Amino acid sequence: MLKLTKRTEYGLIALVHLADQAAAAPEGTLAEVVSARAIGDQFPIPRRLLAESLKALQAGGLVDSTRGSQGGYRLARAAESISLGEIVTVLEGAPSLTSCAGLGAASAGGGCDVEPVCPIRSPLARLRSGIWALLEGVSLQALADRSVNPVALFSAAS
Amino acid sequence: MLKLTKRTEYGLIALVHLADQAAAAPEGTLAEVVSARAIGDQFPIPRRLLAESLKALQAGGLVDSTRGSQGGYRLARAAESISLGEIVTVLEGAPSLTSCAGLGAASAGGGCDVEPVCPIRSPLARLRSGIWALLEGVSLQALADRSVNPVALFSAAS
DNA sequence: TGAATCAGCACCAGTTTAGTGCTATTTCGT
DNA sequence: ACGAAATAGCACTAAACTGGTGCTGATTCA
Ligand code: SF4
Ligand code: SF4
Repeated sequence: MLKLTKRTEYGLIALVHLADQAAAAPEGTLAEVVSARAIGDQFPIPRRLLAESLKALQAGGLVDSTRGSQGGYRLARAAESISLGEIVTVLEGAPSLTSCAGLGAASAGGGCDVEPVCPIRSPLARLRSGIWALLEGVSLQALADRSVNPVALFSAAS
Repeated sequence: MLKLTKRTEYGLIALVHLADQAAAAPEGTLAEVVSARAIGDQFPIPRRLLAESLKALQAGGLVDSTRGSQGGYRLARAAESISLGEIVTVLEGAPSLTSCAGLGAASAGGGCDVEPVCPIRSPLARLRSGIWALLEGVSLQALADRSVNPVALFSAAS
């Protein structure tokens, strides 16, 4: 299934929101932290699950969290320096495309038995790196920037 | 989960094998049909499941099947004209990336409630079309061609 | 103190995946 | 005609994953 999980989508929504906040902050100052509740109020999504995404995001080091009353989340780094690839990796693991991790570490445990003779492994690895490049090429900044929303690429009119 | 299903992988393996057969056939002649059993004997995969993939492939019109003794499968079209995108679509449905189909048909049933206000829908649709372009750009021919296996792109030298 | 908020864990129901079973139908070879 | 080989079609199971929820702690501000 070439599909993102809801957890990832919710995480992305949250990150975009946080990026907005960061953009709104005066230059040189840190953005206000935003609580999971606050974000959840903006979108019709189960806020609890959104909170789970935020937790994962913080575990992955993409956002900083402040606990306690008036606490919340804030981007850990500049939106430009956070790639979609990194986000997806944190939220649902690196896109593997196949069961065989492929790179580096040789015959680890989890693989499939076809590996030694698999005719599609190598080409698929290449493809995966292509997808990976795509993901790496999109920054959170680009995601959040609403002015640049050129649906042009597939302009399915109407 | 950005991962292909086993069914798809098995189908790909089978297709590559069939493409090999087609390539081996004398110019202008049709390749011999290959039975699911024959393919399964070449790779350590559950042959039964492989057969399921083949069935799906035939249902999708990518391979022609001949029944009865000495029956088997054969590519329905030239390997160059079968794109990976088409294969994936047949084997596990078009890669949607998100739950919202996105293109064309407006508020259909299955979507999610965030759609009207979703900040990531549009950019993700763009991304998906990028991935789609990647898949469309790889032909079965390219998959099967073992001489062109430039792992160069990610050459993780080990 | 107490409310707000993040953190951690554990749980559940529904769907998907991987894989198998069985039967019918078609075709070839004898 | 017969039987073996092969695809077609359907139905089924067990495990994994997904979406979503509950609850209990820990932390911080008012
Ligand atoms: S070795 Fe081949 S079949 Fe096994 S996971 Fe990798 S690509 Fe798929
Ligand atoms: S509308 Fe937004 S949240 Fe809903 S499926 Fe599409 S991208 Fe995901």
